Amino acid sequence: MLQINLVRENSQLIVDRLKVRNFDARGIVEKIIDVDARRREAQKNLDDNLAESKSLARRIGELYKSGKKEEAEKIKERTTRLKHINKDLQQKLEQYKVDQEDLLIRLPNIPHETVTPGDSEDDNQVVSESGTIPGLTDTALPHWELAAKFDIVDFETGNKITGAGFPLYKGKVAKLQRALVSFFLDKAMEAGYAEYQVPLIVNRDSAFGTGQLPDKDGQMYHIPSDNLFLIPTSEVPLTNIFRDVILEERDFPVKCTAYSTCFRREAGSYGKDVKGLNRLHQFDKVEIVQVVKPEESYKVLDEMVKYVGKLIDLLELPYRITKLCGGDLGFAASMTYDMEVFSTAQKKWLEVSSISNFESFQANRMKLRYRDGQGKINLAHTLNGSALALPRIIAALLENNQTENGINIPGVLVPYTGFEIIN
RNA sequence: GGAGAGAUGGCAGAGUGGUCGAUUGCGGCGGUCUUGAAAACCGUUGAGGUGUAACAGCCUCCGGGGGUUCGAAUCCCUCUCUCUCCGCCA
Repeated sequence: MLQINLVRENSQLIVDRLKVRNFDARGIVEKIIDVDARRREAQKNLDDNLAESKSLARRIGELYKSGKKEEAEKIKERTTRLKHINKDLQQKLEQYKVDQEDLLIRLPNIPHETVTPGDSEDDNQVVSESGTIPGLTDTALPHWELAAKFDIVDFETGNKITGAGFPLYKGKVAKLQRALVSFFLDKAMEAGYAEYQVPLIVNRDSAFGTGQLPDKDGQMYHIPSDNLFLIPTSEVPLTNIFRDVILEERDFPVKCTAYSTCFRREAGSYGKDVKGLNRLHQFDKVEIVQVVKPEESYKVLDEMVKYVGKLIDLLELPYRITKLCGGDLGFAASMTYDMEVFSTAQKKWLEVSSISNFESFQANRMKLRYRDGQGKINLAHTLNGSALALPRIIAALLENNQTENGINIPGVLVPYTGFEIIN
């Protein structure tokens, strides 16, 4: 959520910058400015009236004490009248506040000035490519066929137990997942991230705080009987640790990480995108989150991209980094880099991480603030990134490392898996 | 699931209708003392809105919502949550 002050004082800037997202903000911004003015006027009137009521009420108390009952009764007429006026004003004010918030939450975050316009992922800019794409023979199999061949991922049984998008991992791949999680968490801790184990189900306030609600309402699994949501990423519980918190300068940088299962309804997905492990309703992921001072957030974004790149290097997978264009940018993000590994048999780039700077957009929603050197309270900046999401990493590992004898496990994982090959 | 108790500032914990945004203690910050530190002593220490060039001023907030009253942290209703005991249970 953008800050009302910014909208009030810099409305043109907002309209211009949101164009990069193909978002026409003119109408909303105009309405916000209008309702904001009304809100402030109502607030002023109410405050003045309340001030009068308060001092009169105090006066009445004094008069009663000194036995001047009649004089008190006379003043009561005025306060009673004010009471009715104020009730009205109060209602108006509440309505203006609700209207203002309803409008404000419809504005997406302002893209960073270096974010380029564009309509879709096709307009994303490739920042770099690393690693070498292995030359596979024509008989190379996509991962879902390898999964069947080695009996390591059972889509049919997952289908029976739950439905599409809930695979059953077996044997060496089940262990490989555990190995990856441990490896990722160990690396995160080495890099200074504090490990958390978070609730997998969150309430409305948390889902709102990170921006899943109301924007991505239909994308989360909802438990109506308790009005709770299954997390689509541990970003939600991790970042909400700091909801309604005022940090001190010495607390920075806040770095935390969590492994969690993630649940996504993925309504509207279809076709080859959902084949095999490419897109699932349930998957595992290690997430990293940072809360930092505004002036440092872009430096930290770069640092996080570098960190995730290093992880993929260690897994010996070819990958590229793309910077999202305005049209592909998430609602809450100012800037996002995607990390994509190349899945050689599918001949596809698979997104395995998305690293974003939200600037103060989430912080404003969840009142995540810090006290600066002068004792002033400001919104902090939040960032997060996958480090990493497992299924597509596994898809790429299976495909890229297939040989006649089986699938080789990257050396760095062998201490965690206890085996070197899946065969 | 059944019964009971409670929700107040960073924490602990007073406050049952009239300068209570809130006594006090701890913690934090600043200072005195000290070579330095500790102790002791003194001072200071919530957030939001409105407003101002900046101060000031004014308003709101004692779990959420509603009500009674000229006036509510204090009374009433309601919701949520927490704790204790019992039951069940990984």
